[in-house]
Amino acid sequence: MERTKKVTIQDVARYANVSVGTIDRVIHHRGKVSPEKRKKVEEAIEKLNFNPNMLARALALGNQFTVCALIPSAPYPGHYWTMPLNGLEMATAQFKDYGIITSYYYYDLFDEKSFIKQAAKIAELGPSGVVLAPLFLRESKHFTAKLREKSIPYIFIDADIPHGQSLSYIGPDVKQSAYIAGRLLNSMLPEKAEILMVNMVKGFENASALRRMEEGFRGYFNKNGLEESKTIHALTIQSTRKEEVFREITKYYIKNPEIKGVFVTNSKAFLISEFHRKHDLDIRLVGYDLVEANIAHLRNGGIDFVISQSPVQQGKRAIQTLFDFFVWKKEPEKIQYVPLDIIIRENLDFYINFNRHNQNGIKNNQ
Amino acid sequence: MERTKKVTIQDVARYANVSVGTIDRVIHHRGKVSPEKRKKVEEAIEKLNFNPNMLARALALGNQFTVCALIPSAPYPGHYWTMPLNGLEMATAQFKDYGIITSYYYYDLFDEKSFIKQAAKIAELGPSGVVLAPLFLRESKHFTAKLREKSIPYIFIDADIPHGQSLSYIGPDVKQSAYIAGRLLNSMLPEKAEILMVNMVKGFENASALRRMEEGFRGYFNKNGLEESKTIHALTIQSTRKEEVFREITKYYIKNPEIKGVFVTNSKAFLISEFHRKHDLDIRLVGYDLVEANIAHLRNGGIDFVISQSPVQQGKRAIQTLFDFFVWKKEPEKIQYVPLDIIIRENLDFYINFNRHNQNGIKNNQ
DNA sequence: TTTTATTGTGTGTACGCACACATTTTTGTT
DNA sequence: AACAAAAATGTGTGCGTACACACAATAAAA
Repeated sequence: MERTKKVTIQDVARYANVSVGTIDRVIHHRGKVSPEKRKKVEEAIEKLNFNPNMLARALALGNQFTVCALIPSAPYPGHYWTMPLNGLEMATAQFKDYGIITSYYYYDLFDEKSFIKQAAKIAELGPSGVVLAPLFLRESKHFTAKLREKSIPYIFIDADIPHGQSLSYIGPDVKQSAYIAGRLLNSMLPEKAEILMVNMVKGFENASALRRMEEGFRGYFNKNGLEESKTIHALTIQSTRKEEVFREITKYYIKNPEIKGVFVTNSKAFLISEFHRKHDLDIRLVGYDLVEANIAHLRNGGIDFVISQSPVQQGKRAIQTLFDFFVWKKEPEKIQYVPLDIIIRENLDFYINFNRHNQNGIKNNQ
Repeated sequence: MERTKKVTIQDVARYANVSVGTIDRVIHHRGKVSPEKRKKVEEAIEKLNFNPNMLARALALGNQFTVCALIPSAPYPGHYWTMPLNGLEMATAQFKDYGIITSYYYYDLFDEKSFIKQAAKIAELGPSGVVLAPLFLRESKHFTAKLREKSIPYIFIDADIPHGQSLSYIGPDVKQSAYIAGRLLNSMLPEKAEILMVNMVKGFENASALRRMEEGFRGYFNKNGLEESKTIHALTIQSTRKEEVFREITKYYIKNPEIKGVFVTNSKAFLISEFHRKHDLDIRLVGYDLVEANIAHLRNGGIDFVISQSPVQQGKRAIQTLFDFFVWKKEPEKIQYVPLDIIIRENLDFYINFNRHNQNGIKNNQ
């Protein structure tokens, strides 16, 4: 096939009757160029349809961008946070040759101290950019203030801090996701039913996110005139440990035996599913996140729907966004909502496989 | 931040006390290298954790890969085939600097001749690789035979030809997608109901895909013991023109007034939805593909579920696969099923936005 | 008029790698 | 021992761009 020869700076220079230096000056708006020559160069660029070769540019520049990712550690293999991490790794591998290097700093989901400690490390290091899951509100605000001081751009993933002055937020629209949960749960219930929204927390302050979730969830029933037929309960359990959850949920079910559908606001729906199985309860269940435990319960029918917030994409997109910002100086969208995938037993495998496959790329890079 | 200095071939050479030429020979298994030196070099590579810089490699090699995409033309802006095209363009932009160039050849969805004509052009050109939507079975087989003759690798997207000897198939698992359609439709219907599967064709031979679809769709009801309560009808309409579809569907509904749910096997569910609206029929509807017309009917509630087969991803992945194959000589998976996204009114926007956003990258490249 | 800024333009080197070619070392033959 | 052939290793150039530097032409100041 006849190869469309690449148009280089040289070609443009020849065509415009100037040196490559002048081309360079025009492209980068640096130095002084006489109006006539500038005009000629611009015309030549247009005419020859010149596109700078990004490879050569990156090679010549040779600059390195260090990004630090501050995310929760994944205590076990199938854990939720393995997925954003995976996305971060994939994208880093992809851009490695452009000089992107990512270092990972993990904090304990239930220990603010660990967050503070790791954040301090990052602040001291002074990377080019930061990817941050701001699950501790106060500590995150403190950290980002320091980053702003040092003019280090940062991106939020998974959770947002409104007016957090981040370069971008990449994550779910939590309110809408709960709205969807409402719709999915409702679609499986009879005309009249009681519904429970279960919230398991263990210290950390996701209060605002939780509020928006409840808003979204109830919103569905309100907007669709279901306030009368469906009663929405809400239960907060101050733990994610199985025993305690079981104890609390038992208590609640005994008091409210008419519950026919449950919405779990985090990735621990499998716990509730286990409980239902154990006690042979026929209760519809909707939860979040395609973690291993949930996958199992989707398979066995204990969980009906899982809403997945594209965790891998979140990681990928975060690095991509920083890359575009650093290398191409592209100002990103302030809010980048990710797709809210609706997962059922039947389409489960495609989501699992498609992401797994992607990982191959990483091998090339270590 | 202390920058982890890049390890180059030079570093390795110095460390191993040989010249860069020898390093090169070891890496590429070319030329003669004495066993001792090879050993030393390998150790040095290991020790220093050397990774060749792909940018520099691509720059030095300077080779071009031309890929031809043979896909249906999109007759209007919101048409299905704008989306795979979009994915192809995005990925091509991404890899442009590595020497990937894609040319597009469009054929008329309802005109085998146009396919043959375009295929001939491609065959004559002799590109490095081909991305192909093999919607005409016979013609595609003929075309791929010619490609094999010329040792040109090709990838199927959107539709597969079993034993088609393609480098890879990237697209939906159609049987499973219909199974999912069954589940979704059933979830909205009362205990007893009649269901219609509508197939609109206009000449081209997707017979095998259609068979697998019906298998999958009926499969859901069989596997879940619903053969008794749900009656599955099937209707084939030899057109996608509104008037004819309306005429046929009217006829069918009059004969079968108990239909409560419809599954449309292509992206034309909006036609049926229009019909339902027009005649004020309360019939649940499930279809394929997030095309503009379907989006509108999802919004107004005429369509309940749309199953989307990640059309943009398909295009992206096709180029990515060829890229990996050409540049990194990575043998791809023979079958790459894409996620089957379940779209409802409530999560619609996230899918639309997320893809739209991606397009920014392209601007950089033309 | 000469000197000194100022502005405009061209040249050369580096980036990390691949590859052709030059050079050295080893082996085999008589 | 001499020499050719073969094997092993080293050197140099180019890929397309960025950028520091050198230099020329003009304008301003002495």
